[in-house]
Amino acid sequence: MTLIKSNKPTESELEILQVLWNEKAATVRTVHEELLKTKEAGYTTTLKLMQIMFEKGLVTRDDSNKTHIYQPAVTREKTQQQFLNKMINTLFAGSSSDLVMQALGGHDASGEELEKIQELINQLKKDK
Amino acid sequence: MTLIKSNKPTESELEILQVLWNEKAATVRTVHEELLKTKEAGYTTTLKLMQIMFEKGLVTRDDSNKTHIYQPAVTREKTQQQFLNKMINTLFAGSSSDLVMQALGGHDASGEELEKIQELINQLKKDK
DNA sequence: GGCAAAGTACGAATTAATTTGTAAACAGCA
DNA sequence: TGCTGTTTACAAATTAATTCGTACTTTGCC
Repeated sequence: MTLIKSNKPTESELEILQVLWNEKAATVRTVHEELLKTKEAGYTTTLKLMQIMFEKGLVTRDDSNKTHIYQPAVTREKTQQQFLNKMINTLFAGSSSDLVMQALGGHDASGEELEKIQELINQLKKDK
Repeated sequence: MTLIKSNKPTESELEILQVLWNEKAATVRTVHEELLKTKEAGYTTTLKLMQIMFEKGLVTRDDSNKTHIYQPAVTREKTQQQFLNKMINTLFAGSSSDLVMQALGGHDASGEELEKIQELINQLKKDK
């Protein structure tokens, strides 16, 4: 059995992954432009971050051309799950349904979305 | 309008808050013993952390006796909401129901809990 | 009073994350 | 060719979080 270093992305790395997940693949320039919409940042800062992410194995890159093309190496779902679990443990005393209740109670979620969640729950109940 | 510094607790501060929320009030010693069950840490480390949290306003303390008694100054619910929102934004592209789906799909949650969630959804739908 | 045990205060070392400056490589083009 | 972007690489500064050593204080007890 191989032990895989989980390599949890940091806050800023998450922002970058977010962009990569949306674009599927992108250059540093593209990612950087995207980040600028939300926050201040120097170009080399973004570059450096993406280089570190490459070393950590969070992204892959095609460097056959001068301008490297980056792609996410971890899925959105796996990452979401990873953070959710962490959060459930450190903030919801291990109860995932407490988290769900709090998230639902918090606000928004359209009727349509509620419908979808309800379906999912029915599904889950069937499986018991 | 007053601008309130949100003072997001750090990872280790969350661990301490967790203990304080459970105990309502506790000494550094108590918190520390509790933390030891999960992780390595020196006593003065815990002390220092709690002092910092006091400065940040995350906890209050009664120092009328030699041994100070600490209490949480932020509620569990507010803090949960704060982190949930953050997470929804940085990891679920703003969709709280995506988070809920992912959390429910992830695993556990007893039939009873699902029942409770379902009730909450019905409630929410009524309010629309 | 004097000692031991348990606390707090505080400075500082360490480690992790983020940011930035600068140099070198390269492509396009006048 | 030689100039100008644009890009990568890399070292280093900065900032934030965590950890720890040590000194001082207080209380209880002999």
